[in-house]
Amino acid sequence: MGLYRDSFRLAYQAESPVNWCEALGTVLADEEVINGRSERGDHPVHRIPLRQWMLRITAYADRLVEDLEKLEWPDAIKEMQKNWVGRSQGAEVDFPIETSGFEYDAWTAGRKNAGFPEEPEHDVIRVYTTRPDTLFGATYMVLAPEHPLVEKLTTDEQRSEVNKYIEYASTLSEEDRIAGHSEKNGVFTGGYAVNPVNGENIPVWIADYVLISYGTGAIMAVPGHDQRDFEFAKTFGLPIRAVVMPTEEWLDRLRPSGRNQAPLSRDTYARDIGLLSEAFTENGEGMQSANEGVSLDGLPTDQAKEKITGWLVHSGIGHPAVKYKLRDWLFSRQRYWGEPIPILHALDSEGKPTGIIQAVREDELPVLLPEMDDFKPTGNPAGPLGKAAEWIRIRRDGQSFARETNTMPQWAGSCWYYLRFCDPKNRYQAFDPGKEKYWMPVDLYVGGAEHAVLHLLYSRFWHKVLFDRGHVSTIEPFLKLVNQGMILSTTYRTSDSRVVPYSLIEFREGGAFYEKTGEELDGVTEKMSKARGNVISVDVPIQKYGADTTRLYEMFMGPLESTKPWSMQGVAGISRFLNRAWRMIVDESSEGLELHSSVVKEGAAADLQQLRVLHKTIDSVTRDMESLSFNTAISRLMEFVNYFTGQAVRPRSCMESFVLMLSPMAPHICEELWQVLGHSESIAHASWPVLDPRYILESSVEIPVQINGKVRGRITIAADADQNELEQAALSDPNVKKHLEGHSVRKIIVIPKKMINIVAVPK
RNA sequence: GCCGGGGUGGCGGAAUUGGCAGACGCACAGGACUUAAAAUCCUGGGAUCGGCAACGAUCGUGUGGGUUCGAUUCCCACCCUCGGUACCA
Repeated sequence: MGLYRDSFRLAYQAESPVNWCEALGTVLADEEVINGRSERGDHPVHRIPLRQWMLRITAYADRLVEDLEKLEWPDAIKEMQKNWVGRSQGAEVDFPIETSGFEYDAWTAGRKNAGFPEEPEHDVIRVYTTRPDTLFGATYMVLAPEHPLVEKLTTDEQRSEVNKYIEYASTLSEEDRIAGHSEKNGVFTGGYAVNPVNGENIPVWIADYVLISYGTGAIMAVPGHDQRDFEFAKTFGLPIRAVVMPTEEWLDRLRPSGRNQAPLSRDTYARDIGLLSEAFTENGEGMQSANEGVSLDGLPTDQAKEKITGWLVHSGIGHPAVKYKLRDWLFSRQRYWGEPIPILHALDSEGKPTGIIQAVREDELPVLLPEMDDFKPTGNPAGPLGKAAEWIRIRRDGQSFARETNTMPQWAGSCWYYLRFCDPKNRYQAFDPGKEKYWMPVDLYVGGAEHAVLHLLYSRFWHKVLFDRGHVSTIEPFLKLVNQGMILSTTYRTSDSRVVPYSLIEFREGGAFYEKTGEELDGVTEKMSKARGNVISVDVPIQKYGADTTRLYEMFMGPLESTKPWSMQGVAGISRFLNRAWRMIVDESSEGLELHSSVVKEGAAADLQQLRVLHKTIDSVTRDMESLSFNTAISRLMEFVNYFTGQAVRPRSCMESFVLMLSPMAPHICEELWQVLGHSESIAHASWPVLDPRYILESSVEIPVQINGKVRGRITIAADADQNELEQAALSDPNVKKHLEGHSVRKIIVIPKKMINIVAVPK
């Protein structure tokens, strides 16, 4: 059986941007789930053929990787997406099955004439390899247990064992397979194939370490240069042949197993390769790899790959190929909730499907779910909608149709919601093209790293399809991505390891206690999770301190991107800060809301030092906000308050600028302060304070003076002092002089406005 | 195993990317106000050593090397930790 017995691109075109399935180049696939598990993974799926809708995301694999370069995303996420797509470059090679009448020379001659066929003949095993340069080291082959040729290769003698193994492999769960990593298992089919580069007969095995879903579902095993094949060969006593000479360092590092063994030399490597504990899988130099037409001996791995691939093409035995880990996307769900897939199946006069399908017309969209009393899963491929008899039937142009009853997965909505957000109330279109053009792309997407591959890859895929069809104006949806860190909470446990819900914990001096029993609790830091009951409701700090304080505190705890432990310690400091800011501006003793007597109304009253503090604050806060460094922005605002609280005269213009800078982070209190400062319009519409660079230029600067890298003094000097002046000032500093006694100055390094370093040696 | 983050005072974290390590805040200590407490305000603080003191010296950003006049920052090796991924041929 093949995973795709029949897949095709829908032949018709439709221009509706809402007709997602069609627009995405949907393919229909016959998937016979033989080895599958249910989504929950707790019971095997029934062996029934399902016709399910797939989205051909693999067609976009390369673009999904290449276009990452254009994005301002965290490297970690880009890397994850690259790995997920998992592009690899190699070659497909055909190994004929050894049958009684098989003749190697005749086969190679035939291939040389005909060339490499698109589909392998029925008696040929096609493999994919990233190391075609190791073909001469292929001493056996392994097929996935589900591979269609297993049946043909299995000899009568081996049949019962092979069947047993297939049965065993099909019951293995994902976890079992991972758990069994190191212990290789498998069965010999009894059949042989022919290594096409040297005509050798090699045994064909089946093993669960070869996956039906990747590559061709079959491999050539090169135990000398692949770790898995090496382990397998050792387990089952299969021959190991050296065809790549390792580097000296590798040979030296990797001693043969057993005590007191000397390292293998280049001379003994080929003979004793089986004594090693690891295969050499890096790049080396070809060896023992030659036939009448081609030799790889002495060639570095890169060149050897190229040369053998050329020869394979020339001989009609193989061709270059690219494979991806990324699979096409199974888009059908057999459940009620979800967008109905807008496809119609044409019916014949007796009400049977003709096999012809059509997209729902644009004016018939959207297709809404029918009202149903019973929408529970049915275990039937049609899903719950299969029971909505009236909804299913539709007549159009004198022809009967049945609606598709599978629905889309949750992903469908999250793949394009940002586009709908551009025009959320449009009743006639998914979105207006003009509005899309105005808003897109999304400038900044703040989201959790848990969406690194699925959501963020799927929506990029949809967006590219929509771009190709002219529905969106950009090739990527999200320009900049920031992953906010999770806030971790401490999970508290009783002495017998029961988890105590956060709400039942009492914090007293010296630790946490179980509210009911007074028992002292042990803490382990974990992420917050509903299941563990250690989710901290944001209502608690909001009730105690208010929304502004809570919000500001979360921003102050640390950088946006990093994970942070939740702690109420420190929230009091933020509360104090907001109170101080309030008292800096508002006269508390008055009945109403009146300006503090120190706040003067004329802007001109600010002195130079105050203006300097103000504009330094504007400078750093502006930059911090732009780089999302909220924690340091808040620090700067605290410094501002610390300074101005000590000022007997607080110019109103300075106070206004401060409130403006604080307002995005503490909107409620700032709105009130803005009113107290005499404004009737909302602060939300006031503009950000403007930096006047004149005030942040210092006329004189204090510069540390180092001797041999250690600070020995500091000088205050005009900011525009030249090299010579700086040197003289440094050398005349008393402490510097003291330390230079008995030394001679060899060199003076001057970094203007930053640092002077005197290199001195003892006389 | 592989890929990607991170490791700085008692704690959360700063450091304009090679130029004064520890901004800001918490907790702590001392003081002021108060009958008292809360609130508020002021002062202190990386460690060690010397000094009544201001101050001075030495050490100090996970560990060990290296580059440099100068390293939290760059390079090499290692340890720990968090996230992702897992037989992908």
